[in-house]
Amino acid sequence: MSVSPVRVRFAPSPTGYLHFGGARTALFNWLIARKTAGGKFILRIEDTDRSRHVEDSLPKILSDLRWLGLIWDEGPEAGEDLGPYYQSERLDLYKKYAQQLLDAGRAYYALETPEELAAMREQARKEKGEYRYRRPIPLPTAEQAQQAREAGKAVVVRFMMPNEAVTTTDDILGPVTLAAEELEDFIIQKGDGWPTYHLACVVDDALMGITHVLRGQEHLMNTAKHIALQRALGFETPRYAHLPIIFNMNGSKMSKRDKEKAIKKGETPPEIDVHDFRVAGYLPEALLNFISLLGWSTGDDTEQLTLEETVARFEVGGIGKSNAKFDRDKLLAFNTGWASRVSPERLLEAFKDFLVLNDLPMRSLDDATLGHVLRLCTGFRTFRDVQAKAGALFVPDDAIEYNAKAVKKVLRKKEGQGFAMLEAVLPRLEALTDWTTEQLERCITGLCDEQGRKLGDVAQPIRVAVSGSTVSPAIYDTLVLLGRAGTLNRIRHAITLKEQE
RNA sequence: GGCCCCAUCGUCUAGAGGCCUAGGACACCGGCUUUUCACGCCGGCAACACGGGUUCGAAUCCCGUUGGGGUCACCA
Repeated sequence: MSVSPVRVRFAPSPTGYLHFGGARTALFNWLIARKTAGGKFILRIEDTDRSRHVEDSLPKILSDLRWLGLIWDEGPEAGEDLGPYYQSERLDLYKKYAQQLLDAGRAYYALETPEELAAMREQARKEKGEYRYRRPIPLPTAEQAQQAREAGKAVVVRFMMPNEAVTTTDDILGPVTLAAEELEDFIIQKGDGWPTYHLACVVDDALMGITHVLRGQEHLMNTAKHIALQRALGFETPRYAHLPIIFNMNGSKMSKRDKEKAIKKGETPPEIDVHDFRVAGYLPEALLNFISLLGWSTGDDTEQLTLEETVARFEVGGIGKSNAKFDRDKLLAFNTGWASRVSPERLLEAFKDFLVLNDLPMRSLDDATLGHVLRLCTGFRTFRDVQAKAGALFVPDDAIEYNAKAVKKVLRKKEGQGFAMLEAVLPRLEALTDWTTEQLERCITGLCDEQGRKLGDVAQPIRVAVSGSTVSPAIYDTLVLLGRAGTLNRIRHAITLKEQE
């Protein structure tokens, strides 16, 4: 039995935020590390593309990873045994290995410009032929490369892809044979001297002692390149496992584009990045639980799992091979369940994160009130529902917005029956000595009895009057939460709406 | 198009030759509960892509077809 400790990594690129699919990759890697004694989860930042760098990307990725609870053992702001963990700080390493390949005749300088390459591809496409970079004969010499550089031309380094098939046993897919002869001599060092993903990834995986690479299936073809590179460099090949891909319900890829499209159409943008779910009021517990079940299952019917339980039951062998579609309704159901299961303290903590992130008025409430609000909203699906249900109670009285449809339907309809109810109930509320749910209930049900009305006939107009909408916590709780002054204020104001059209 | 991967209810999946009359969850439909919105409870609908083998026996193994997906960048 090998005793070498498991070392896995999650390697995001700061060109965007933590994607839903990326979160699953991070989670599964984290799980592998947590499952084994001494296992290490490493966070490596693949910032080798300077042109696509996004400024706030990295802090957000770190923050969201932490929000999920996927804490890394090595990486930025953590232990740095085999760092640095930013590829931009490891440039000399990549240069050294590129040179090693050059010296060994396993790589060569290539002089074509991106424009020339693009033209060749275009040409091939026109002639409906397939394009593949063809190794120049003879190969450009180091002198020629030097001359080109002096002439201001960028020179790249290409790896000589061996003409043999690469076979590997994927921990998820099983034996896979990749025809390397299909692959061209790919670039390992760009014109600006920076490494491409392939070189940087292979070098770092080796130097950082990565034992297992768990990544999306879109990387499957890259594995042939990486194994070839490892062999040429004399590195050991880690174990590979390729995760099925996650799609939208309509089969399209989940991308930030979906958000832009929705915004353009005036719709609510779908959550794509972890941050979106966080802002939308989801619990990390629910997101993690749901995400873990996309491609993996316990083998029995268990679906509700805490992170700890997932650690205990997770196995790479339990990961399926087929792609999955992301069912948002199911995530919502998971969140509803988790919201009613976690402890009040935990729920409060998560709720506050939501309020601060969204900069909502309720953020300035004290914990006791917030906890009370949460209890009154029991059954909510996301924190956004809590905001929709109780948010209006915590804005200034003159800041509530009356929903036109609600006013029309509940107050104005039936010859202003709703307004009449408000007028009838107002003096009774004004006369109340104690502002408690008991007193309020006695007061309002009393009015119902006298007028032969159903509770809803009185409660709904009051609800609309004080919240501006047809939705709020139970009516007596709502009024207590609002307080006597606020309630009376708002009802008086709502009555004035009668004269407006 | 070449290469590669995949294939059970609408969706996520259980199932590793007889335990399958194919199980669970979400969604959906119906009912109950109800002062709003939710929640909750009860019930129902719903799948082994197709065709060949192998076998006493196939959702499970093999081959083919079809379908879906990935990849073919000086992006990761």
